Amino acid sequence: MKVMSTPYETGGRSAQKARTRDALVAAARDLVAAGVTPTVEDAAAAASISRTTAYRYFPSKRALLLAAHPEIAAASMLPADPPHDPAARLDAVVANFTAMILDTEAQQRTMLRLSLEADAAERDPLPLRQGRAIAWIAEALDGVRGDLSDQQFRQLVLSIRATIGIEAIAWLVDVAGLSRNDAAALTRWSAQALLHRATTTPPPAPSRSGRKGRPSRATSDPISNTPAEPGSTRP
Amino acid sequence: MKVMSTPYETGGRSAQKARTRDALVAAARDLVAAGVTPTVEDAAAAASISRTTAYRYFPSKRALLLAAHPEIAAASMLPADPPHDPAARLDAVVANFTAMILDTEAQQRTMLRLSLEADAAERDPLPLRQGRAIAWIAEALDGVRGDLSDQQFRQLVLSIRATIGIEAIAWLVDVAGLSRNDAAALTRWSAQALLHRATTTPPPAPSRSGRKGRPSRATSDPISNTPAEPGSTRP
DNA sequence: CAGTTCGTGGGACATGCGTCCCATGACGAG
DNA sequence: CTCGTCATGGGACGCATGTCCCACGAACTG
Repeated sequence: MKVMSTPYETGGRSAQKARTRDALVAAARDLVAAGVTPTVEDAAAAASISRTTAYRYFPSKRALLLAAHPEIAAASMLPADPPHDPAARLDAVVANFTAMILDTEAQQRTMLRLSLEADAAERDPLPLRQGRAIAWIAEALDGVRGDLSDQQFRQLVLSIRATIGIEAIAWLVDVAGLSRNDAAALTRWSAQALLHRATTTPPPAPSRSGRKGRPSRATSDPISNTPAEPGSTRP
Repeated sequence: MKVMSTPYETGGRSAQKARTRDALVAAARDLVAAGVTPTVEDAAAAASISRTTAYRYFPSKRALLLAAHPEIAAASMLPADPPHDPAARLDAVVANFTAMILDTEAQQRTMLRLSLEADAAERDPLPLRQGRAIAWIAEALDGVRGDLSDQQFRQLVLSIRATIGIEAIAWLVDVAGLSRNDAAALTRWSAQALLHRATTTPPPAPSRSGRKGRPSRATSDPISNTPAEPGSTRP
């Protein structure tokens, strides 16, 4: 049977604990945003907290830094007067998204690395946070939503997201040796290719068995996963 | 000026050093292939070597494990009687490649993680090893090679590789929550989309400035990067 | 006000990484 | 054979992660 370990924060005196935790996360976020990957001791000291207490709130440095990931607040990536053509809309979103990724590349790479550090089946899968890219892409593709089934539409969005993410950029730069600009241009082209192909040959529908990976959070709507706000990092 | 630190293995008594190094790498490779991520001490002990000596050959655990990455030996991923249609050839290669990735998923994820661990500009960029996927894809697409410029062809190959790699699979599974089979099916579809788009709208040519990332190894031919054989891991 | 609860801090411990210094012992040159 | 070079081994150190135990002190309870 499963034990479902209750987090440390539940129970009496919760206000004090919430303050402590928020201070810790905020301090860690500041350090991460400053471009460094802080030690647990560093983050604790920055929050005027003891190292021991920090470990009472997060089981590992990885968990703390994941919770401290600065989230982009923008609700949309479309320009002020967005075009109607889905291809143009997608291209605008991809261009903005890629520019944002490259602007914060160090943080993006850190988070990517952290998300992979649960190499073997860890004790707790540590829910991975999903950014807003999926919502941004879906918004750009609103015009073709009716041409596909919900599941096909979601698959298309996912394939585009997988193509333009930091994982792809990092591979193109590190291994393939492209410049960052060339990598960005290539992912833009790839996104267009996926969209165009979807209008003639839709992506495969997912298997009936549903998701078998480690979903980042439960969701009923197949598209609009609403990630946490920058301030509220607690589940 | 750059110091170009000469590796420990150069100089007198090189045969002995080569034997020591090979034993260490072989021991590490066995452990990695067994699914674990050994400590430096483990790998050294498995090679009947002291920990100190191991550090004489590799500056970090990361460098040792990267050198120990088991390489797939297959020279081609096409079936025995390959079709002529480029789309069919590519699909066969992508299917085989993806199956291989999922078969060795733990190792692939470990290597991906290691390749990202040079987060900030490390002391030594530690040349990343490039698998044979690029050669396999290029072979599958031989039929369309004449329709594109060399550079466009390479961009197409790179975009396909970026789409079907472990990075994309890991994101689709971990974050998007797809099952491994669904993720594989989606990358197959994506690869087809990229190929089909390339025949009508070729990928963008890279900027004149050339590669600005950290190329894994010098190469004259833009396509056929020949990675190291499993046995010879020394540069 | 007295007693319990509970968040916190401090210190110790074990492990792993990476570095340094020094001893040992095998190899090769004279 | 002898001496010096050189690969190796052993042990120590500093640092970070993660765990554990115990004491302090503030807040809640009666």
